[in-house]
Amino acid sequence: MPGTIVFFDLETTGLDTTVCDIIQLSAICGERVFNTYTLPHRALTESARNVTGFTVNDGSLLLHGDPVNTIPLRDALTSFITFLRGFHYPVVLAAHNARRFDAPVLTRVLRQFSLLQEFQHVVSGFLDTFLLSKNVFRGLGSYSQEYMVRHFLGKTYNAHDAVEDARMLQELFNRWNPSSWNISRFTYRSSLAF
DNA sequence: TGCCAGGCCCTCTTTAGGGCCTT
Repeated sequence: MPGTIVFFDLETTGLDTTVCDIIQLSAICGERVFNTYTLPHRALTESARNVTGFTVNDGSLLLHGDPVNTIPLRDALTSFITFLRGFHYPVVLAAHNARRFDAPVLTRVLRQFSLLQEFQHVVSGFLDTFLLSKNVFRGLGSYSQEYMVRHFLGKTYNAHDAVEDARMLQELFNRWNPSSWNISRFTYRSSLAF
């Protein structure tokens, strides 16, 4: 099958996709892992602090109280594009709730840095595993990623670490082994405005 | 004081409301 599915996840300062800042950007494809942290300009919402464990103190990013190395957001984005270029074209980026959350946020910041076109030369679309799972597995109690990792894989994990979220999503997806028709049904072109 | 958004999906629907999922 031509093309590549890369699983990714963002940790951000909040849930408002029009203003939130990216704190952690991670992706995985097979054994190849990408992970970066950036210092947000906007304060984290209280719930984002509680959920992610990130705080900002004196100009430093802390994760559960421990300092984390950060790089400028532009560098994180260009490194991400370089990482994605290493796969067979076209790349589809998969995330849980990608259509409503991860894709609009990533697209917005790429546009801010005038990197969206370059990104679109590598990434053809976003696959939303939330919408896919809701339609393929009817009648589940929940479609949160944590619930489905317990349900399908029988394990718990370090949710809200972007690397672990992306890793578990890849494992879930491999377990589901969805048809190409279902994959294409829930893949949205990256050139569409979010 | 209140507790941030929002498109999709479901249904006791379409003259609409409410819950989900993401941080």
